[in-house]
Amino acid sequence: MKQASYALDEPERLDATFAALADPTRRAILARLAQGDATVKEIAAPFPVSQPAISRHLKVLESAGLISRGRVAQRRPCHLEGRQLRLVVDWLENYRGYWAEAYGRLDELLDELQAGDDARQSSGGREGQGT
Amino acid sequence: MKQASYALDEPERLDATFAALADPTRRAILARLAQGDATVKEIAAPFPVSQPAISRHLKVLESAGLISRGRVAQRRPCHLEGRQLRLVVDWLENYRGYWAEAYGRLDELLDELQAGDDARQSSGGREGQGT
DNA sequence: GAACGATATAACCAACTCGTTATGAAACAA
DNA sequence: TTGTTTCATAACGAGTTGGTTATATCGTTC
Repeated sequence: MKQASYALDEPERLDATFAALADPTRRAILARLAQGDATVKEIAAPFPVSQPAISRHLKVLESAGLISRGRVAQRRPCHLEGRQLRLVVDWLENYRGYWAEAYGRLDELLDELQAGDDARQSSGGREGQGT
Repeated sequence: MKQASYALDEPERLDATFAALADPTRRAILARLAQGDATVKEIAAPFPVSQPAISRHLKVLESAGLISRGRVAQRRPCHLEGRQLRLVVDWLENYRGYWAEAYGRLDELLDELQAGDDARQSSGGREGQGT
């Protein structure tokens, strides 16, 4: 029995999470919720789409574990679930060497690359292909 | 003259990036490329899908800026573009307070579990409604 | 109970995604 | 030239997504 109340690294979860984050409306909803819980109506207000559309976006976010919902009278306040984002952070950790390198010294790096570009190419070696 | 051939922070880019990452095959391709450049054929080998399917995955990844492609004879070696992942990292930074908190808690929890393994302290088990 | 306010669901449509097979194009090799 | 290898593209179908409008459900209030 796999007691998974916490999201683990199952690819499915990651699929759903990335897919949920791929929509700008949904990311905007998360941004809104980062400032505090909000009801569906409050969330829907700034968007140019219908309320049912927002309801479905919320459902997608909830299915991905990115938000949770309470129940206060007829309202269903939404709450950002930061835990789920950790999934993404963890996944990115695997590639830290790749994106971190480009972090602070992007310009410097680009200069270097541009300077040594042809040298790199003519050196034949390149980086091989690992394995 | 900083020819911006690399990705900016336009939401569109983020859409494409998250969408590209939402597919497990594509993430696996990135994992493969993290170990070194590879040709399309090499990339396709371990997957149970057709070569055209891989070609399209690569196209999606390239459109998102996650990979780039060279040209060596008839081969088109693919290269992981870590820079693009920085987009995601930057986006996640906005929510650091949310996932980082969960991070520490998880560490703490793991420590407890490891320390007392079977001695299950009534840690309060705050997991909301989970799934 | 009747009406209202907040949210979810149903039914539908257009567009996109991911897979397939078949075929085309480019670079090499004989 | 002819053939082979590597990769891309075309054409198609099934399933998913994101939007709509109309309606149902639930809780409050009169």
